[in-house]
Amino acid sequence: MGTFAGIFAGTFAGSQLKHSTIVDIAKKLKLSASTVSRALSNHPDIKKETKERVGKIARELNYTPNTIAQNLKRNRTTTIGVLVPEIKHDFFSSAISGIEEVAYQAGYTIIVCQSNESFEREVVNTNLLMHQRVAGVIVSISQSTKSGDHFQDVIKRRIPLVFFDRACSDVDASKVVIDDYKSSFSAVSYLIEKGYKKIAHFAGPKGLVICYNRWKGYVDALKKWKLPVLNEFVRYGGLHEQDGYTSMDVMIKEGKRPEAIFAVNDPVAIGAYQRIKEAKLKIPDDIAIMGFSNNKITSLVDPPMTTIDQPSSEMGRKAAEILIDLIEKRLSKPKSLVLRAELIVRGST
Amino acid sequence: MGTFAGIFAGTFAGSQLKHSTIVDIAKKLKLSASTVSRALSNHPDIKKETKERVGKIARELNYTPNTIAQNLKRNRTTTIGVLVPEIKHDFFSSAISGIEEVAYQAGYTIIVCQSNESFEREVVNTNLLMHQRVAGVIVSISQSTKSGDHFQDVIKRRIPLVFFDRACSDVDASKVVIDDYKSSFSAVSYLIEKGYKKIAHFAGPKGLVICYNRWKGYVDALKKWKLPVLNEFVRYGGLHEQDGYTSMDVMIKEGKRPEAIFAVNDPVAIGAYQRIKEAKLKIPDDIAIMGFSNNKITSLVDPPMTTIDQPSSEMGRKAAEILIDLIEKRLSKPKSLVLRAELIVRGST
DNA sequence: TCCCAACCTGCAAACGTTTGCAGGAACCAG
DNA sequence: CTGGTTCCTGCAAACGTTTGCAGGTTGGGA
Repeated sequence: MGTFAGIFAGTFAGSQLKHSTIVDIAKKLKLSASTVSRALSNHPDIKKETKERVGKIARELNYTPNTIAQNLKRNRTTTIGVLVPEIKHDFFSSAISGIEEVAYQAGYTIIVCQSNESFEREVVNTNLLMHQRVAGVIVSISQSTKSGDHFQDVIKRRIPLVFFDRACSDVDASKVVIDDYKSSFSAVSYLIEKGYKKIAHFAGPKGLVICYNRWKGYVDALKKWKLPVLNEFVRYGGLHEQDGYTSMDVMIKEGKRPEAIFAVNDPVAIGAYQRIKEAKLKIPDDIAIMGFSNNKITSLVDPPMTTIDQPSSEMGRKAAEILIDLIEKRLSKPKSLVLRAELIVRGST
Repeated sequence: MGTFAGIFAGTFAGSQLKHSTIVDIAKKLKLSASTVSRALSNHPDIKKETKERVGKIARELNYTPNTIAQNLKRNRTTTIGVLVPEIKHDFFSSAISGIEEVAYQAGYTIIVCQSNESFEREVVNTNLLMHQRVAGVIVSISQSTKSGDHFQDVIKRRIPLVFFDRACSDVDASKVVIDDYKSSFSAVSYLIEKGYKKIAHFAGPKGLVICYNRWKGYVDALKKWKLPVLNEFVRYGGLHEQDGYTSMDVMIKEGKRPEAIFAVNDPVAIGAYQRIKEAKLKIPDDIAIMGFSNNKITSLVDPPMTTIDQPSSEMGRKAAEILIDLIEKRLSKPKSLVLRAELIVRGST
């Protein structure tokens, strides 16, 4: 006291107010730090009266435990890393929401990163999460991800890892996915049964497994019903609205009009919708269209769009549940879960 | 060596692989931890050859710096806490995306929490973020938030705080908002100039400042043009689709049909859209409708909806920029930013 | 009186870094 | 041989906790 430190205690310290610590409480009560620590964590060794005194001062000083120090000591964190291609996409934001929900209940917080569909950013972010010593990681990979080495690093360090929706095929980790092949196959079968014969597919990037599977389901369904698979009716592109718009544009300009379109996902289908409307064509009379994901928007366009329900929020919840299980039971055996994706028939087909 | 510890080193430790540390590297090279630390951070005191040797071993051992220990030592983190009502809502997920973008560039990671519009969860999450010693916090408050005490705690600790969109009126902190009153006033004025006289308003929860301001803008615009403000034409509700649907439902059942509706936000407007279509009424001929936010969906419904563009992603980016500025310059003076919200006229009015 | 629980509390080390300071080695000039 | 550089490295403390262990006090029974 009476020193400069004393004078300035409780005011600025480089313009930053010092958080109060266990030691501050201890000094004030002439106790040791260990006793205070035990008192705060309600340890049976500490008598009630002491606990009450400690609690009172803790409140007065606005004490909050320093999670960083706790984590360092315990050598673990209660933080889950979440890495997705783009946060703002309906599917991912719903999934994140589901993850947060489960994590919150279990006492975890989530760090969210996005790769923006860039492989490099995915690698950087993965490393960032490892630096941060997250307790586990939930990932949906980017379109451009070819190698899974950065995920192998995660596994090597025995940090639990769960993929959802877009998994990395050369990494042996837990997954929460839907059966893209089967969903696509039965969706296209439905179109065929409805009488459509000339069915086009707006496919996603060839490298992405889920896109490959959806494409394969489309092809196999056509084959099963002995319909020809025409190159001119399969267009590869990205996963955004713009891609659907462009694909449709090309088809219209080339004058090859299919009777129905099966799009790799909803945004692509929506993009096609717009171009179709601009061309003053009627959905589904002139051209039927079907998406994939059941994004919110599909039920609101006119006519409402037939699509496949990909339970985004449930996928997030399940991924989080599996991850937390892996973390807390210290299991290392990967666990896979395939969720049902149901066809939702609406007015566009 | 030769001890159990020696035998097991490099394998499991309670089924969890030990991360290698600076000390491990130091031992291997018969250097001290400090030298290794300096070598890794490219300190000029260390000669090149040593740096190279350290770098090599670091790579071999898969060394990654323990951010937790660094944070503890430096007494700060590079983590930003983000607290929003609901992650999956278009507006918020775009904003989060913008925040992540800026944070990533500046070397920060973000922890995302949602309050689910619950005051209690907002308080719990705010405390959680403080425990985690985040470097700063970006918040959009819940519908049910009445008191700002939990934010005062944040400020007391001199943790920089930035509100976006929904700010807490009794807390003196930085804000990134739009001028809800002015936007609403001019939007309703536009409706009036277009000739609509009987204009209804589907308002949000009275407690939320932004909703109050939008309501006030509506009322004042009517007054300015000497139109009556009718109770039967103002309906209070929540901010979701369901609320818009219900409000519209009531109006239709009561047989009071306005010529135009100004909704507090897009989801509410979309809900009304659905009910209007069910009633086989034509938009905008039978009833015009206008939303607020320029959610993606508004341009895709039929007819495309007139709305007010609330630049979600930019609001996120600006909030993050301001926050990082506050953190790095150690400023304590709040900074407010009002962004332009432009009326986007489409087919629904 | 002595002994032994029962009950509290404190000491000190540890978690993995960073960093001020001291100091050793090598070299050169005087 | 002395003294002074320059260059590199190590020691030890510190960040805020947690926790095994030791030790102190109190009170009761014999």
